[in-house]
Amino acid sequence: MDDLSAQFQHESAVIDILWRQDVDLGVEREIFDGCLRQREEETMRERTRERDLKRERELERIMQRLQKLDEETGECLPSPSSVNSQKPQKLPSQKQGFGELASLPDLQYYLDVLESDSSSLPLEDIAEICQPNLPDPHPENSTDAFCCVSELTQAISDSLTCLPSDPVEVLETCIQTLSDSSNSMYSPSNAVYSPESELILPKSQINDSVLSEFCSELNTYTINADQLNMAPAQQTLSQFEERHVMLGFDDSASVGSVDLETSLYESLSNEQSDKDELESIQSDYTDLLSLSADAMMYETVTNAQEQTQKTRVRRGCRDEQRAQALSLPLSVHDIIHLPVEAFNEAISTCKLNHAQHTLIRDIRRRGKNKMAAQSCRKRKMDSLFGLEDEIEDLKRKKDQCMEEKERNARELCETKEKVGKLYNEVFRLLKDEHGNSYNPREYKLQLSTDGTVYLLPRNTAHKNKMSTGDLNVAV
DNA sequence: CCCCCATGTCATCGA
DNA sequence: CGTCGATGACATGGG
Repeated sequence: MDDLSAQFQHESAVIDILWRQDVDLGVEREIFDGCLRQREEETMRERTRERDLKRERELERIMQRLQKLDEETGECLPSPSSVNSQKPQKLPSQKQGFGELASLPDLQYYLDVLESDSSSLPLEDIAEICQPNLPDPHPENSTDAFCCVSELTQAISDSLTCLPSDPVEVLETCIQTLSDSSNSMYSPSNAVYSPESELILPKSQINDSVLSEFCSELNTYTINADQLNMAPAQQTLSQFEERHVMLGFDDSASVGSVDLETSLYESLSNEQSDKDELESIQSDYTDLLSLSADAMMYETVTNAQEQTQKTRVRRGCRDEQRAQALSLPLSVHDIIHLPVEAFNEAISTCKLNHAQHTLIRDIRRRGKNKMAAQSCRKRKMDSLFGLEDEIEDLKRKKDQCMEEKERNARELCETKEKVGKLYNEVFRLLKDEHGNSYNPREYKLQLSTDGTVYLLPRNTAHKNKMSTGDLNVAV
């Protein structure tokens, strides 16, 4: 039995080697190996398992690194998962991992929460979200923080007393107030990021009740906005984002994960002392982004295709995210592909604010231009291929011409040779009146246009042709 | 680290 | 004069 098994394995290995070397076995390989499919499936399952395990390990490693980062900076990162830290530890799913990373800049979490429920999230809910999810990572600073919050709140309230008509302005005012106050009150060393980065608020203050206070103020304002029949929180925050208000990240950070990546890089780039760590985290983060983009795709396409697809998805989803952030009434596909009339009608019927209008126009322009660029490049490539084909055709024609030229030259030589022989033959047959042959150095034969052949003396060939009339031979 | 390639984006031009 | 498509130039990201 063992012998049979060993023999079977040996034969399978041989067939496998032949098959890999593309040796024609005459029939399909499955004939030889009935277990092939099963083995492939097992291999695939094994790979999938390994990949999943690897991803889980990576996620875990990233979490550890992030935690380590915290310890190094002496900061604790609030994140959705940190709230649930009491729960039994389990491996983070892809979305969880991404969510944790997205929470790196603190406010991103709240913006994400806002974005995740883009239908209509009143500011009361924002305040609710902010407050219970804000553990105090620095209890020892709580007193100071509280004092500062009071001052900030007072400043915001002062700002709000002269209520601007534009809700976005209110938010900008709030943020400006916060940032001004924080800049003056705290040393840069307390800030989450260095002064080169754009985060203005000290991290601890953002983490703590400042946001709650801030949200309360926003809540107050929302009531005013509602009274004014203006768009409530969700639209307001969208405008707020669109107006590039400095919440400590650039606008892109608040819009999408891709740009958040940039924000993360920028914010971490000051950690020159741990460059390798940073690069590692960057790559981990990139992996996470791609994982969250489309996990199914990962399983089905080849590595090369996968990479191309990942790049495409990451690039292509920017406008999707922007559109989502501003709650555009049309899908990006519709924005790009609707006919002009339908598009114009759509954007006129849907009452869009300035930011939405600008974005929807930009998305359409970019989308159209993207397609135009693609077709332009395709035309260029087609033209290039056409020119290459033309070059090949011309080369072939040139070769044909060269061959013809050589053939003609050969034929010319042969013809000349024949003519020479014939000439000599004719010349040899010619005799004078005494029966002597003509000296070829003194005479020559010349063919006239009418086919008559003349025997002419060489020195006075043309001049004496007719006058001498020595001979007139018809050949 | 540099180069190459594919793709997206912007600026500009002409229809 | 505004819009749109074409295209060159540049940026970005991955191999």
